[in-house]
This record gives sequence, C-alpha cells and structure tokens, in this order.
Amino acid sequence: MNTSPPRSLRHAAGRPSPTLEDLALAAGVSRSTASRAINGGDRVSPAAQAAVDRAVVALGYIPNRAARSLVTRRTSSIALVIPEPDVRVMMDPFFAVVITGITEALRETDVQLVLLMSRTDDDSARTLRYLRGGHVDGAIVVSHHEADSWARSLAETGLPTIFIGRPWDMTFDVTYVDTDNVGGGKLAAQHLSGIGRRRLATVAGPADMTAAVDRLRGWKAGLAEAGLPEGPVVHADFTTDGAAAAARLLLAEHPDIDGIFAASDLMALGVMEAIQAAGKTVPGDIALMGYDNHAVAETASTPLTTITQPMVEMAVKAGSMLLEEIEAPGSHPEPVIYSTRLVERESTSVAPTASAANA
Amino acid sequence: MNTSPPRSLRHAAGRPSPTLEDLALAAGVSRSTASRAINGGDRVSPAAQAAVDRAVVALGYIPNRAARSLVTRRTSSIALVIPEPDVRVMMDPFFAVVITGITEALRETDVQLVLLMSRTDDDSARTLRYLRGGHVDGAIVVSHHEADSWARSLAETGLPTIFIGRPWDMTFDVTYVDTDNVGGGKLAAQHLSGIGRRRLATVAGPADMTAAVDRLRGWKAGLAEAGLPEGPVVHADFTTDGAAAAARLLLAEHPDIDGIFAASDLMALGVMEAIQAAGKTVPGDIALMGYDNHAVAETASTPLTTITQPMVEMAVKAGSMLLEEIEAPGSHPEPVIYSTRLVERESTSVAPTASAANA
DNA sequence: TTGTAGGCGTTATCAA
DNA sequence: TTGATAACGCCTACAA
Repeated sequence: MNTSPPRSLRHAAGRPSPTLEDLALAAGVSRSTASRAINGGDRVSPAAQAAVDRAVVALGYIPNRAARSLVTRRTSSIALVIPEPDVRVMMDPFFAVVITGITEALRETDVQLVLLMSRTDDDSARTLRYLRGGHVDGAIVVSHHEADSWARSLAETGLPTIFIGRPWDMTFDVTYVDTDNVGGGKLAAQHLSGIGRRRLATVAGPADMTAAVDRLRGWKAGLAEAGLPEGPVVHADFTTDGAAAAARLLLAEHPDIDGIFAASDLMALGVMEAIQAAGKTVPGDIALMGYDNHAVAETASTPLTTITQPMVEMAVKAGSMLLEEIEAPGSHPEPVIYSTRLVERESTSVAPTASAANA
Repeated sequence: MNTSPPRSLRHAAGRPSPTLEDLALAAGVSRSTASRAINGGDRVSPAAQAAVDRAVVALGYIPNRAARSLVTRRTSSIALVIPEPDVRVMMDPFFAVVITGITEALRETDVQLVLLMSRTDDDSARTLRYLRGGHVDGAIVVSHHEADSWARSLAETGLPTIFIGRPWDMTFDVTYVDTDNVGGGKLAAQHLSGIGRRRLATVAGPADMTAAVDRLRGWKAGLAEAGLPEGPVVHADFTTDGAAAAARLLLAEHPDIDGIFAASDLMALGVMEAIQAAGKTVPGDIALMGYDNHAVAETASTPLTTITQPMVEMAVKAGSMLLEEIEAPGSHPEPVIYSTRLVERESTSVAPTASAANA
C-alpha cells in the first residue's frame, strides 16, 4: 500500500514568516505568554496583551496551522464529501447552494472547507483514508445513492458527521438534515387532485435515491388521502431527457392521463416536451407539476407549478450542526427536516390558458 | 488584531492513530527507515520496504499531515478562491465545472482542494491572510470583477497562483487560463453578418468583467471586418432579467434591428422575452445568439445558436499548471487560451421557421 | 543501507 | 500572571 504523496509539492522560497518566537521577542515576553495572548488572552496582563497585539500587526504574524494542529489535534477544517460519480449531476445548482450555505455557516469561524469529490471507488477509498486520517475535524456528506456506504464507514471512524439528505443506511443513527420530501410529494397530490384532476401519474426519480423515494411515498399517500387510485408510476434519472423518454412511454400507455407530477423541475421540462410531442397541451389537457423550484421552473415556456424547499437554510444548518457536534462530541443532535411549500404557476392553472396553444 | 480562532474545535477522543514510531516498531526498523520507505522508498532495502509495507496495512497507518507539513513546509493542499459576492452568480454552472476540472487535475495527487469564498471585504481580508499564512501550496483564483485586486495581492505573497479568466490587472504578469472571448465575439459577428443580417446590436455583459469586455471587443472587430457599423451596445449583468430590461430599451430605440448578440445564453433568454413581448419573432424578425453553450441554450423554446468553449479542459489545465508551478517555482508558464466554436441552432436559422410563431 | 539526533512552530504542564 | 520545558509526529542531515 502506497501512503506516499503521488506527487510532491515544493514551496517557493520566500522570506520566512515570523514565528511565535519572533513575536515573543518583539513583544518582550516569553513564548508562552505570547501564545496565551494570541489564544483568547487568558491569564495575561493587559500590558503583555497590548505588547503582543502590537507585535502581531508589526510583524504580520500568522500562526502556523500545522504546528498548532500537531499539538492541539484540531485541524480547523471540515470536509464536504460529494460521492457523485456523474459530472452532470454536479452541475445541479444544488451543490452550489450546499457549498454556499456551508460557507455561510463557517463565516465567523476560522474553519476552512475542503472539498472531497469521489467519483470512482478508488477515489472513495482515498477520501475515506483522508477522513480517517484526522485531517479534518468533521465532515458533511451529501448523501444520495443507495450504493455508497458512507454512513457506515463514517460512523465507524467516529468522526463528527452530518448528512445532507437522509442517508439510506439508518442503522447507525446518523445525524442529518433534509427537506420533507414525503410532505412535498403529498402536496403535489393534494394540489393536482384539488384542481379537479383525477387520472394522475408521476414520473418519479431514481429508486436508489432517498429524495426520490420519499417524494414518491408522499405522492402515493396524498393520492390515497384524496381517495384516488395510485395511478401509473414511471422512473427516470432526474434529467430532462430521461424524463422525456419515460413520459413518452407513459403517455402512450395511458392516453387519458390529465395530471402528471414530475419529481424534479428538470424532469418536468422533459415531460412537457413529451406532452407537446403527443399533441397535447399543458395545462389544458394535462396539468404538470415539477419539484425543487429550480430557476427553469419560472422561465419554462409554460411556467411550472412546483414545490419549493429552503435549501440554503438547510445547508447552513448542516454547517452549524457540524460545528456544534465538533465542539460537543457525543451530543447526537436530532435530525432536522425542513418543510416544503407549493408554488403555483401556469402549468396547473385550472382553466386552459393561452399558453396551451404552444403545443 | 485578533489572530485566534473565533471558535475552537475539540476533537472526539478516539483510539489514537499509530505514529511513525509505532510503524517502525511493528516493522522492526528505525523511524528513519520507516519514513524513507513511506516516502518513495529511496535507499531502503527490499526487505525493509516489505516489512514497512506490511506494517502499514497491519496498523492502518496514515501519515500525520500536520507533522509532515511542519517540517516539509508543504501542505499538500491548494486553494480555490472565489471572490464572488453574489450568491446567484455562484449558481452558474461555471463554478461546478471549475471545481470538477480542478478536482480532476488533482486526482492522481494527494493534494486537497480547499474552498475560499469571500463575499465581503472582511472575508477577503481573512482569505488573504489564510493565503499568506502558508496554509496552502498554491491558489487558483476565479477572476471576474475589476474591483478585486487579487492579482496584486497574490503576486506580492509570491504564492504560486493561476487565474481562471484573464485578470484585470495585468501589470504583474500573472499566469492564467482563459477562453478566447475576443475570438468568440468575433465569431458571433461573423455568423450574424454571414446569414445576411445587417442591423446588428449586442447586449454585452458587465463592463467590469474581462470576459464581457473581451467578447464585446471581438464583436466590434468582427463587425468592422464585415464592413458593418458598430451598432447599438447595451450592457446587462449576465442575468436573464437584466438582459430582458436592457433589450426592451434597445428594441424601443432601434425597432429596425434584425440581429442581436447576447453575451451569454442566460441573457439571450431575457432578450428573447423582450423580442417576443415586442411582438417580434426569433429568428424571423430578429436572429438571436447567445454565448456559453449553457444547457438552457438547447432547451429554450427556440434553441439558441451560441458559442461553446472547453470549460472543463480549461479548469483541468488550471489545476495541472498550478501543480507544475508549485513543483518548479519561478517557472512562469505562459497563459493558455482556449479557442471557441460556433454552435448553430434555430435562433439564427436563415429562413423563418415554424417556431417563430411562438411569439 | 541503516540508525541517531535534532528541529519544524505551537500548545500544555507546572513551578516560580 | 509568567516563563522554562516537554511534547506533538515527522523528516533529514549526518554518522555509522
């Protein structure tokens, strides 16, 4: 097993940065006092504190993280693990939101975010090694697919970890944040049945992703509550093209459908293509719903009714929860679930609209 | 000045990980031999190497980065600096591409990517401190706005740095990668004039971003080459809504325009809105071009002719260039410019098409 | 080829 | 409140 750096990095020779020793000298105190002054100023006289503060700005002193980390066993950095083999999925604004939210949570901290993308199994092994190596104080995992066993792997390391999105393997009482996908799916069923549609179908997401499964579960529950039959279910891969193909089959087999719930806005776009290709209109013939309140939902030729969820808040929460768990190890915070909300647009307006002529 | 961590992170107490000492003991060699065996195996006998290798797997040994970094002065990590105050801009797939590309370049390396997003001036100061602190071996800066002075700041630190996108301040002979925005703008002018459009206008990007400025420069040059007048120029902020507003003004003032070049696909969408709101058609009345070959260009109600650029390659290149510069300090690689290519779609088809009836 | 010894910059312990 | 002093885990001359 090769534990050496595949490539080494040499450092550009520059003027060496001042050390704590230099700082203490300049401030006229001992290293210990300087150290204390720098770290919160516990048990240091105002005079000494002032002298050190002055020296810090004078010298442009910046503590050496490696040295500090070596003795404190803290790295002041956390990892964001993205076990996403597919580059296209990475394009999903979701990740931008997650990164932004976590960064926001870290803002008042000196904690840095290191990005761990593992696309291959090989990557995963390296990522896990990195995580176990104590190189970060905690991790946030964007959990998606059934296959990845990050939950168990990380539970075993004891590293403080927060999952964004309910992980598959719940046997390790992992801490996570999520949106109420079940509730969102139910909202969709309630809305479509509420506007009088009766022959409903859904284009669900991949069966190996919790978000997709939960939305489907909520959808079915909502239909049952409304006294409607389950109706046809087809699965697609959260992409526009995939959904278009799935919807074509769906429409061919069930030409009388009058309402479709697509489990994502991107998929709804594909479904809309298929509907129009079949010579039907939205919402005239078929009311269509998406999910996510993605930017495209608003700009679509027929703006999409969709489900919105507080993604940024969720990501911020994940960040702050991780910080808490790092500071208070052993505290196992409860999972946090954010509720979803319906956003009505033209694609489910009760009466057929002018835009239906688009078809 | 407070150089202390605003919040501290304590570590969960776990079984201490094996040290080099433990490894050496288990392998029956000295620390130095173990160290050498781990780092490339220079001057170590096959027997010793084998013993160490065995011990590594047996103990699950992982080198302590902090300790290693302390003595080697290398951190095996690089920073991606995103000086982007606007969250919405972060949603641009551009960043996903950049991150993916850099990660790809780092794949065979043990170098980690740390993300430095600085939205406020305060953030910038902290980011800069982090960079100067020697906490990373190099940095990649996504350079966008005129205001940020990262080029100078980083040049002063001597930290190996690569810019993605030509920086504004070129007085410090910074190394960068970019796409040929001038060439792309020229392509647009050539194409629109080539299909017979004569009264051309452009919705340019923000005047404080090099990409926007360069595209505009190329556009003007292309018009000149084609013997056409410069035509009207309006600026927008690379968003759909902003472009829609700008285009409304443009169309009101110049009702006879028959071709528009929007400096991004997202902006082209807004322009299309404005055109249709004005009761005109694309491409019947006005041929419309975008830029970026963004996913929306293909899915737009009238698919957009646009300019494509090898963004992933560019990002990968940035990563590998940085690694090179880190390994060979002082080598100042030449900037690399990737060429762009036209992608023809319906929005500039010569003859008016059925979709023109969309209006 | 191997091992010994010293030091990287910081924090933590403990006596003053 | 202060300041020696000893780690922290690793690499690297240097000597063997």
